[in-house]
Amino acid sequence: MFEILHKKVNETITITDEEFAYAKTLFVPKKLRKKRFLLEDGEVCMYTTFVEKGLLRSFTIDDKGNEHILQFGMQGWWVGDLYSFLTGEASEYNIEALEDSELLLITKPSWNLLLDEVPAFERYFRILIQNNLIATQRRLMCTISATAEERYSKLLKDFPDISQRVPQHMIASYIGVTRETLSRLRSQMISGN
Amino acid sequence: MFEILHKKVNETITITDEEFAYAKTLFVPKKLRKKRFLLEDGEVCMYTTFVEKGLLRSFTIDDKGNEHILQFGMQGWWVGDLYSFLTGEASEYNIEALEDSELLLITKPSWNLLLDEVPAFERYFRILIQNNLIATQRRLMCTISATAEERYSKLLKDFPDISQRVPQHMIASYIGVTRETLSRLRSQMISGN
DNA sequence: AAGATTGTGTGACATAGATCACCTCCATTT
DNA sequence: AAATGGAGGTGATCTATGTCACACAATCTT
Repeated sequence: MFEILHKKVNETITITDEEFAYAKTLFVPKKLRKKRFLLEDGEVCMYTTFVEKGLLRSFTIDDKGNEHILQFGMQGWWVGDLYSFLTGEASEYNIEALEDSELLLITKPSWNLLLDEVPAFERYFRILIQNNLIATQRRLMCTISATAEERYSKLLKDFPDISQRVPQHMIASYIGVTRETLSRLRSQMISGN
Repeated sequence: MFEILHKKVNETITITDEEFAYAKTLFVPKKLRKKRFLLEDGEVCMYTTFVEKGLLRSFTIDDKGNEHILQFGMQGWWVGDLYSFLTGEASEYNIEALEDSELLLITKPSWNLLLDEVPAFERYFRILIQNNLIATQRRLMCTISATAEERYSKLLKDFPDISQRVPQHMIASYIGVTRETLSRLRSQMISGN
């Protein structure tokens, strides 16, 4: 149940087996079936979550009822609403399993304990968040400056298996267009190349 | 020269005077006059930079010659291209002073030293980057889901003095529209309330 | 098996925002 | 004082994308 987390942590920092064994005691394993929610908007995000297996999405719903996807959480990634988790305020995000998933949850007290007791984990999270920031900045700049088609191509390049695993209307709401626009885009791309 | 940095660091973590005194030895103070560049695209970003005073912007230039602003770096903020800084690859960003500025630069070796020698700084940067990630995710979601007018209003709300300090065409390129569109938006907003 | 739900495609039209062209207003330089 | 360049406003179009409506297939549900 902790294989992927162990592997990921070892890729970024060096820790002893004792330290990792200690870390393991702070996580709560959880299985989440497809279409079930880990977080619904209005709730406080009580956990930060590592995806051992499966696929999730975190998204908001706007006033018109349209969904906007912040993130697909794949194996080896972290999901959660950092802001709500840290401040204890109600979240605006929903997190839903798109496939049957195996998760490792950690509460805020446990997370703080981990950061205090094992400085290497402080570094692990700094690097993790750092990489996430770089990726998010890139996506932001791409969203500001590129066309829908460019954003779609980039997504397929970054996550080649995404279009097999999630329905197109979710991909559309990730790149920030309607499902109709993405559908037309795809047929253009097929015919025009 | 280190007042604001000291204040900001003390707001997030607890460190001793000795630790901060040590940190001070690792930074290089630098004054940068308005319109001068701290980084130009194609160069490697050699420093991560704290803004003690002044205002900078980091931006990219696309194939058509249009500028897209990632960030305004105000007093108390950090600027730089994290990716280029960490990997040593050429940056795609430009960083330019919009006002005469006073900066504190730190090289990668010094930064690593600081993180290794003073664990509290590891935590400081983790929290700093964490807050930056939250803000960037918000801006991304806003860019994906809101209209240009909503994005403009949000910017004014988040940074009330920004419109006095930077020209409108830069605000336009921050929210991801052309200067003409922002200009029309503003006149609509004035007439329509 | 029938009906409901979900995902996708596509036509007709509406609209936000881009593009291009030109103008005015200021501040800076010479 | 004249000349230059940057900033911003505005009209006339053009275009990408959104909206609404309907069709159809593939799954789920009862």
